[in-house]
Amino acid sequence: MSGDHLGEPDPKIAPVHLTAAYELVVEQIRRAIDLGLFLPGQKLPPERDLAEQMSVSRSTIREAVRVLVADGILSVRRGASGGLIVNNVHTRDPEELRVYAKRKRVELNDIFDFRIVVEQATASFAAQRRGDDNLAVMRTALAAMEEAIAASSAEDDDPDPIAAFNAADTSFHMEIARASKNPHLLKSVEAIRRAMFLPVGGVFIKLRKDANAMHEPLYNAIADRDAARAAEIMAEHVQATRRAMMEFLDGKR
Amino acid sequence: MSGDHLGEPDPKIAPVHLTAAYELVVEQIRRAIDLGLFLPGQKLPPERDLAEQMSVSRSTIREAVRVLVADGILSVRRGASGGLIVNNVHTRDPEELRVYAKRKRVELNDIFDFRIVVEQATASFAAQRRGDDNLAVMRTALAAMEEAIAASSAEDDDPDPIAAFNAADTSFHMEIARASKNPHLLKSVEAIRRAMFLPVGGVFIKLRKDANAMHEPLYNAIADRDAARAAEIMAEHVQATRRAMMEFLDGKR
DNA sequence: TCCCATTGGACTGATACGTATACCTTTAAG
DNA sequence: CTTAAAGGTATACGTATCAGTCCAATGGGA
Repeated sequence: MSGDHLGEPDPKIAPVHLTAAYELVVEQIRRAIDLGLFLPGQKLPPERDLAEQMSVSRSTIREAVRVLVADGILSVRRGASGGLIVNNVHTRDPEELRVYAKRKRVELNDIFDFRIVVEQATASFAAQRRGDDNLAVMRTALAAMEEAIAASSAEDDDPDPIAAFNAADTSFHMEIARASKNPHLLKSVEAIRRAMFLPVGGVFIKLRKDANAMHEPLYNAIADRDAARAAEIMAEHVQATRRAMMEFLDGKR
Repeated sequence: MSGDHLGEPDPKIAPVHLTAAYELVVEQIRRAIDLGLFLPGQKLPPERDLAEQMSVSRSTIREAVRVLVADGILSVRRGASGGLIVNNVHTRDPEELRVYAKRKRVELNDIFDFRIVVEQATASFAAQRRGDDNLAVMRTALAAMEEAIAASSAEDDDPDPIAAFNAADTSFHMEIARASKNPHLLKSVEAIRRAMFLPVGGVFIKLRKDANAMHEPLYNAIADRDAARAAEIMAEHVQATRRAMMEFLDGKR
């Protein structure tokens, strides 16, 4: 029977994956670009600065740059006022992009299935438990979003309004989570924010203008301590965002 | 002004954290134990096997073992039929545990608030998406729970049936999460189990006998693909567990 | 009783990865 | 045409991890 040591019942323990430093750097840079912190045509900080900011050696940064260049995400120009330049998205193979988008679609659906559940509950708890300090932060975030939208309505092509909007939006939702006084909900919302921007990027501020329309009523419901209404509005809000994102992925941009 | 090179506008890019291999190993093993994949008193596979299973060298495993021993999670015995032994967490007397758990009352409430939300949704999705393989695992877990209850009904005072019940219970709920086909829900359920394992321990298997009564109907609802019923039963089940736990904390036992 | 298989403990040399540092090359701006 | 600001290249060093070998304890079976 050749009976070696068969019999291992089940693999309760899986292989560990050791992530290389340069991979972490690749992820970080890719994420920053996806978030709209660096727009096409713009330059990243010089390699030496990146190295310092990321607490990593320049060699490691350069390995990461190689990967990003190979992926068509960056271009490199040498010489004075050269640097690491963020590529235009169109430079990339359309077919590859479609496949990419489709994969992201699945990820996004998972995220939104999760998000509805979590944020609805979060809104409900927040309405019951919020303090005035929470309201204050939320109001600040609302104002910041308005401002960002106003700034972006100009022909201005700065990255700042986009990043600013995303930051404020995140701050708004996170404050609701904080108001829920539940650390697990807070952690989940945080995870959602992180996961969401990876597949999508901060490209579509315009789509979110209407989504933003629901922020104010949501604020009011929470201020009024109306848990049911808050939950309802939040559910709608998340659904609206989901629709907008899916349309975006379907190429209607 | 002293104007050095101030002006770095914002740190769009954060330091990366390089995780050592042995840390990953520690995390894996700790997780497996938290989830009841290895019960107190049981042995982990020999270092050499662990190394192979985790695609890592034995030296790395040993570094991780040092950490786990220092944390009091493992004991090491040398020689033939020695090995890495999972320590018993709840060797303490019930009263002491109750005091400990009382301190954890707030934390437990947070966990259950979160748990209702998450596991209800999980059950609903599971009913819609489960495969036959999921049912098989769930059935195995059900049987294991019955067996554990039977074993504990004896005058037996071993920790084993208790831990075994918890492990099977965890396996049951985790499999539902797996059937939901949503990685975020799965991660959350796992986090819940890990958070509950410590404060709850195996103190009160008797209380859970009735809770266990709901496992079978829950299984049926999921097998029937009845999402609404599954969600409802799950909500009740979690509530029942919560009540039982709170009563225990209030000393009714 | 005694041998021996099993399992943790300890050591060594090889290698890959990341760091630190210095220096070269390209290029735009003054 | 000099200079400063990038990226490009090269070298040496430290260390984490690996692969392999041998030692030490220990319990069970011949």
